[in-house]
Amino acid sequence: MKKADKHKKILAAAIHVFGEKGFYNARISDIAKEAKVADGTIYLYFNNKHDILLTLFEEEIGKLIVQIKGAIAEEKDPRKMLKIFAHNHMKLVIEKKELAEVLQMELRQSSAPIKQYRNTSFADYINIISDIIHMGQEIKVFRSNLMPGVIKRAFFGALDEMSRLWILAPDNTYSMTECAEQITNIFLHGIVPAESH
Amino acid sequence: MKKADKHKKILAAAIHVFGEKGFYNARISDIAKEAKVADGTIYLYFNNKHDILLTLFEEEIGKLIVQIKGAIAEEKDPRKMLKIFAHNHMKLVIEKKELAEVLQMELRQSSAPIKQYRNTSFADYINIISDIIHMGQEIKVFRSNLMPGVIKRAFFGALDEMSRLWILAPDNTYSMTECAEQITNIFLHGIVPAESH
Amino acid sequence: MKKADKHKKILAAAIHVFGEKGFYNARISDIAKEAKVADGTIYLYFNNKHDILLTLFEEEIGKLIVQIKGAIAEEKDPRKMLKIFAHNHMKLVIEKKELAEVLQMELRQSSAPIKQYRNTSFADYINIISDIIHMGQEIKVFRSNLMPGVIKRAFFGALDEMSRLWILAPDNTYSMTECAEQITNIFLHGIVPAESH
Amino acid sequence: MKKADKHKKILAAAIHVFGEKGFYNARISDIAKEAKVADGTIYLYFNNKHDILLTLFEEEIGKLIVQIKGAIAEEKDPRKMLKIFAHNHMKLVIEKKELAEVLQMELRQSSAPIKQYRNTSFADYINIISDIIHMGQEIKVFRSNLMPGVIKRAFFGALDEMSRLWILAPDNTYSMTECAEQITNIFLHGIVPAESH
DNA sequence: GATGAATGAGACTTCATTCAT
DNA sequence: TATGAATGAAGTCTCATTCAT
Repeated sequence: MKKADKHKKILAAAIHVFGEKGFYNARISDIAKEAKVADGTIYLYFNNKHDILLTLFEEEIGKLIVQIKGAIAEEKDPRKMLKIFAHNHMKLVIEKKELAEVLQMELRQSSAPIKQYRNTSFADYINIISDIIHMGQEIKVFRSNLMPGVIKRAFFGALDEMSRLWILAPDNTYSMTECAEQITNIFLHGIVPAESH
Repeated sequence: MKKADKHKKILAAAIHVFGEKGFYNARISDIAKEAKVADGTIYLYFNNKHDILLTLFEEEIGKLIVQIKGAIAEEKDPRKMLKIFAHNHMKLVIEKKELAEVLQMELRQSSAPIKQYRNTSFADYINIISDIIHMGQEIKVFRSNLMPGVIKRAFFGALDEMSRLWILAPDNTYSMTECAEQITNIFLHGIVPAESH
Repeated sequence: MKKADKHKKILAAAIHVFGEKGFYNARISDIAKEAKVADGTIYLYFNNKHDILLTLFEEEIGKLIVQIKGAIAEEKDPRKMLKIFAHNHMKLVIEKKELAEVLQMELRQSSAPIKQYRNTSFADYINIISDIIHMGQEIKVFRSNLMPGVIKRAFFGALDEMSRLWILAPDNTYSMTECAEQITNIFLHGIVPAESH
Repeated sequence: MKKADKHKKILAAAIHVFGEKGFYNARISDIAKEAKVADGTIYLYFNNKHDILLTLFEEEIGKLIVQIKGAIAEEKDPRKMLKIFAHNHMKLVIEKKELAEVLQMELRQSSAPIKQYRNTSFADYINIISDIIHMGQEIKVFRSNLMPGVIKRAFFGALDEMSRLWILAPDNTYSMTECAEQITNIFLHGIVPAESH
């Protein structure tokens, strides 16, 4: 097995274990068992337990950004881009449930390295939204009196909270696709009927 | 000092310490020092470390619910109620920054008792939103083709994500009041200009 | 309530609690609750936890010695005295089950103060047996080629082991009286010279 | 060093420390130091402090039973078997003084697991005596009007009490061999029918 | 590189004892 | 004298990390 493979294998195991138990309740030996390596082997690939989490954030979120940018690239209409973002986000949550779980849990922690992390790589992901908003405001399909910095967080927060529900109880009645649809719809048009504007 | 006072004092210290370091990085001795009691004293008022967190949730969220319901009670228009909720939530975050920090961090954890907790007491808080939505749909000021269960989460998620930003960096440029305003505005009317509907 | 009464009450409670849980598993607060006094009150009557145990040994064994000497006093025949001792010992075990339990458990401990104790006050109790043996050897009703120091321990050990069984399971089939009888019988017809058979 | 060796080493250290201080006064760190391992290492071999004691009982008493049965096996005369048992018991006490000390102390404790233990494995050891008595009663060398269940305890109790003396003060004047001799003598000439004298 | 037994710092928690009331 | 809340020393046990094989 190549070095990169074992690195991947350990990271995959970490996603599984962190997702299930949370970072602090996860044991290095849990990850080692899941990855089918010895405890000590993990330290040949990572500096320490925190490093596994950080690496996991870095590498996996990087992939997400690449993927979602690719999905949006072909589209020109910011309204549709927003819809694509929402659907893509939900799809990611479903396909990478365990990773989503880890991100939801650990990105909220306030330990110094994580705080810093939220301000860099993770921000890139959310900034995709504000880029879309900017674009929409320039071509006047979005109102210009709303701040992109607020909208991006509101939009992401809405999707994130919705996906948390699904992660906690994946058997819920609202399909994630329908959720993405409704949330985009709400953000685009509001909940007050158009005629009453 | 009365017994109830020491209970409060320890809980206040716990909010401070948990908020600063997170549950798992907080030491009982940190809380004790903050509360200016001996380590052992904490165990006269709480069964164990987890119990402090649970009690904290139980007692503090209860208060929030009471407060926010009071704030909304006088209002009849669901649109205004939503605005009041948003403003009140932000006000709470500012006034009880440390508590907000703890809630944001720990309610995401996946340990069994917390998961269960999210499904009960905490749900009551969010359900205030869906109640408002229902009301609005009945009197036709809100569109009826949107699911209250989705809206409540989207709305709460938006506020929550916004307040996280403020908690991490309280010196940010967007005032929380302005945020509450914009988020309510987005939810009510959408980001697409009305005339283009 | 007089001072002496509270002293007694605490001691009685200690016998109960030590008997039930053993010295190390007994809590001062258990004894206090049993004695219906505050924890702190105990320290007005005893120096510390160990002191309760020591006092208990001292005072209670003292009583036993007085009682058993009284029971034997009227008798002249060493063979009958031995029988009386056995019966009396068993009676004590039954009547003061909890005290017996404490003595059985704690007199075996090897902590310094207890070791010392076994060599003094408790020895007095057992020495009643060797005194009887001596007497019997002098008037030739007991074989003189057996060492009183061995017999006293063997006899006490036999009774003690038998009573341990009863303490652990008071509902056993052998009555304690019958046991005392048999043990005395065994010892007598062994230590009585063969020619007197 | 093989895994089994370290298990042994820790157990040997535990026997030493428990024998010296008693279970409750023994510290895990004492045992670790004695065994020349780290505190944590002990928990790789045992679940907890109590488990060390239980394992110690289980493994060591098992060995004693095997040994003593072997010693008796060649003999046919129940009277001689009893003598062999007594001598062997005393020899064990001398050779395994520390283990004997632990057994004497801890088997008297009343904690649930130990009580239960006394009723199972330890009972096997004492039952060797009653088996001998039964045998002797069948071939009429022992009186049949004495209950084996009483005799076994009386005999064991006598030996046990005697060995306690030696353990507390190994420099005493009565040699253990002589004690075994006298105790057997006392018991034999009591349980052997008078007419066979 | 890989292993996993060993380490030992450090956490939580208990409870005998004190002392202000 | 009596109380019982408070103390804090000290113990058991966990687990990230190391290192000899």
